[in-house]
Amino acid sequence: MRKQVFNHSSVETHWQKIWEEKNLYKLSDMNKVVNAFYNLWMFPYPSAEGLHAGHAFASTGSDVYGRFKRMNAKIVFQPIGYDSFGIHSENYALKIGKHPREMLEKTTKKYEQQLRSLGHSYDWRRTVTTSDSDYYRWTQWLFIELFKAGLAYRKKTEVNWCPSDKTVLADEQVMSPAQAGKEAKDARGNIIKGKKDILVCERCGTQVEKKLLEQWFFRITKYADRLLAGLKKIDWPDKVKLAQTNWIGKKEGINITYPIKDSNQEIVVWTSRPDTNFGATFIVVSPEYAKQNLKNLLIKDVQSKVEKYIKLSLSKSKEERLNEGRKKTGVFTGLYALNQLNNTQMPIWVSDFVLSEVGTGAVVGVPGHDKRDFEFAKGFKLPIVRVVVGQDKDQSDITDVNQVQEEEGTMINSEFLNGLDINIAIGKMMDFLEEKGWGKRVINYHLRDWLVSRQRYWGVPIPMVKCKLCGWQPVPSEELPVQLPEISDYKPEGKGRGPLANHPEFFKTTCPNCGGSAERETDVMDTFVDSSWYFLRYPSVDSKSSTKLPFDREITKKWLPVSLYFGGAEHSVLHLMYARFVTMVLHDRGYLDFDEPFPRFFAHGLMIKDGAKMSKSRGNVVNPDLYIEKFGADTLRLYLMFMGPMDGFPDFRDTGIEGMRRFVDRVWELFTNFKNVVVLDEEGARFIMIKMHQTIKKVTEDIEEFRYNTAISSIMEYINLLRGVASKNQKSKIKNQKDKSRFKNKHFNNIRCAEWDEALKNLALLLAPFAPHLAEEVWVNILGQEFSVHTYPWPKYNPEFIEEDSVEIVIQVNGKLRGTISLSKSEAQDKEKVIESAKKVNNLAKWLEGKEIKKEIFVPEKLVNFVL
RNA sequence: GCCAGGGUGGUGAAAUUGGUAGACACGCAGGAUUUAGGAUCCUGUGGGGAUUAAACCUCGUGCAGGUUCGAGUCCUGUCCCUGGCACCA
Repeated sequence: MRKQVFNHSSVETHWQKIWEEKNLYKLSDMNKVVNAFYNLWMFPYPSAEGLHAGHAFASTGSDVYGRFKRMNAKIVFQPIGYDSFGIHSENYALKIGKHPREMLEKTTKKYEQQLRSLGHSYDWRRTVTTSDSDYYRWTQWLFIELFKAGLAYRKKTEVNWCPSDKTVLADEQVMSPAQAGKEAKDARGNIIKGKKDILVCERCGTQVEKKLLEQWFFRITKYADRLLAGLKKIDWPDKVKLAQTNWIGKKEGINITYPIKDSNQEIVVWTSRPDTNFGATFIVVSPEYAKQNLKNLLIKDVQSKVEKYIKLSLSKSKEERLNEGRKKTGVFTGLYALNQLNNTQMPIWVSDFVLSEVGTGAVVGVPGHDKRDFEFAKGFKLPIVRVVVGQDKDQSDITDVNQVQEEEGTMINSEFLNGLDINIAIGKMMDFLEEKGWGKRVINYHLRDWLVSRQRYWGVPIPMVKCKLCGWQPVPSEELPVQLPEISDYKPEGKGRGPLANHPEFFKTTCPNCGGSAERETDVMDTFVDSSWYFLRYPSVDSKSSTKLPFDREITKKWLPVSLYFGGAEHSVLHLMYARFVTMVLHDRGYLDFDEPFPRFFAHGLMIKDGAKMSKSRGNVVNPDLYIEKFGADTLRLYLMFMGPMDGFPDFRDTGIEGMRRFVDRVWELFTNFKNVVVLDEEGARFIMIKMHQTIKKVTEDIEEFRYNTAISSIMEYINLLRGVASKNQKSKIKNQKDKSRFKNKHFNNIRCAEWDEALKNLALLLAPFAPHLAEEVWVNILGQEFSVHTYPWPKYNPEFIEEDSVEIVIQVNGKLRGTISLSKSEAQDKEKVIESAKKVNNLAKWLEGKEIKKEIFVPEKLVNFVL
């Protein structure tokens, strides 16, 4: 028979054109919908290099699911857009000396072409580009909504500053170099080596600095508890939920107040372990706390020493303090606090290891229970006391404390808390302290408010006006958008103000309140504000009624929240938390009926190449275009989905994709060469049907759980079987041992074609989500079915066929495999029968010989185990 | 340090409730075809042992124990890796 070659490029471009012409993936009316399914992939930012294979891996994962749902009677809305504002786009524009807007046209065009060539089923009619003014006017609207709700405010504080990007950053955008996937750089761009605990800019890997600036913040901390509680009701991967929980960092504790000896003042510390307070031997306050609260109490002898220490500490950034190693510095203030619990006087020290932003900025030193306090106590020869609280007795919090105990510490017993579980002890202690009026329960969070100002050009102008008389005023909604002007000097200068500050024609304006002269805010918004609400916009982009609001309320009711959100886990505490926050705010403002935007989120993994994350600097970026051209989009899609689990970290290899292309050719050959020639007898037909229904079941269940790799492998098994039947070369095509043994006794002689047709038809349907072009070509042009395979109902399996006629029983002796027998289903249920047959197996006699069978373990339809 | 998740062939990986470990592929080896190479097809492929051949035996899921008729799967300890948080009191 002649070898058939699948001409991928002509087949794929042909069907892409037809799909487009027939609007296969475009929804005509967003209002008339039943069974709506909003299938969303996190939109990319358009980079000049285009999509790499990692994008293709992720987006294909989403597309497969969308196609599967479409075939399962859902009206699928699958949009795509561009997160086009932001430092990432702007930095590249600066590098090549082109205006970001000019660059944007090229990059989005390239992205669209690439996504289309992958055969994705996007609704290209409804797209979103965050840098378009008809999108960002609504981002400005959102800002004003937050302002009106009291959730957008200005604050002067120490903020993260990236010296390379010349802007401030939110806490969430500052991370370890490993997290950013970059090598740490200093302000001049030189690689930093050998230093630990460096925090860098998420975008460029430059070590961040601290600056004291007044900036715009969103009050996300107000939603800390809501953000935590909401996690309980959404279907997300545990690791993502956990990352958010950790980031929010809710901790219950208590503020304990100690009187300061010989004064009428008090000192307040926050602790989560008041049960150890019997063992408190000193107090340490942060330099900031000391400066604010203790200065006036200092006696002359120590005053200059303490002030010198405070001054020195405050001149250092937080990072510098931390980087100086674990050796703790400090100074005694000469003051004492009274611990009313054990009537001791605790010396008050100042040390820079205490962070001013945590708790009250003052810590009670319990060196018997805390490693840092222990180090401090050892360093300055302060007493070490360990409290025995119930079950805490043996489990030391500090490894070397027990040893120290004998040498220099005292062990005391707290009768008050004796024998209690640690959590109960903590609760009891808090009750006690509150009753006495010595303390008050306070919950602390790690989460900080979201800093949204950016001193850059390429972003949404913050729609606020500052009037000397009226203060900050929002721009009236009818004046939105505040257009981002086209300027040529858009390079950031690093003076703490954005490039727009050099353009009086932009910022000079009048006050919306009093009409007097006023100035606009010249900073722009963090890109994460743009992406915090884009999913609300997609379904409504072409709605006429969305002129007063960014989204049509009726359409939103039908389509939101998002049915399945597909994206990377690297956004766990960035985009995913911001989007939840914004959705909650809009819900509370009465614009939305739901307060969780993504009830179901799947976190895909990250594709790597040669063991490392793909990046331009490493030079290991895989361009999907070359593979599409050489092997075809379907081959690439199948390969990407087959490489491993969707949430894994597959390593792209050329040889792997070649193997997948061979598979595609074999599929093509099966359809073209064996469409009509195969004939089956009744027994052979049933044999094929069993495998077919088993495959349908497996593929259906696997896709639903994103186990695409095993779905594809079961399709491969199915095809191997069909090819074996087709070529009558039984032994060679079927490698699966189970199929092989069953195959042996079957005959494929008499004419009987209906089942064969059904087998091929269902094969095309099962392939459709993974290889949409191949499936369509085969469906229409070979099997002669009606266009389109992608709107044809997904095959259902018949449970009658899933159960095989005969089953293989495993025979074990003392738990070890000694043989197998094949029995009919009914026989396999009967213990006596199975044991009888099992004993007849040749090999078994030598194992049972001369030994007494103590026990016979029988699992119906599975195994029999002889225990000797 | 704390909290998660994970260690299975040369490689990517499979393995409902404990019940034939390594499906499906890649790679590799041998063979067929070919002037040759490539492509294709066939055979083999966890380690070790044994046999003329087939059947066969034995070890094997990071390591050490345990529970069980039976453990990749459950329990205890331990080592390593990945991710999140981190002088957070």
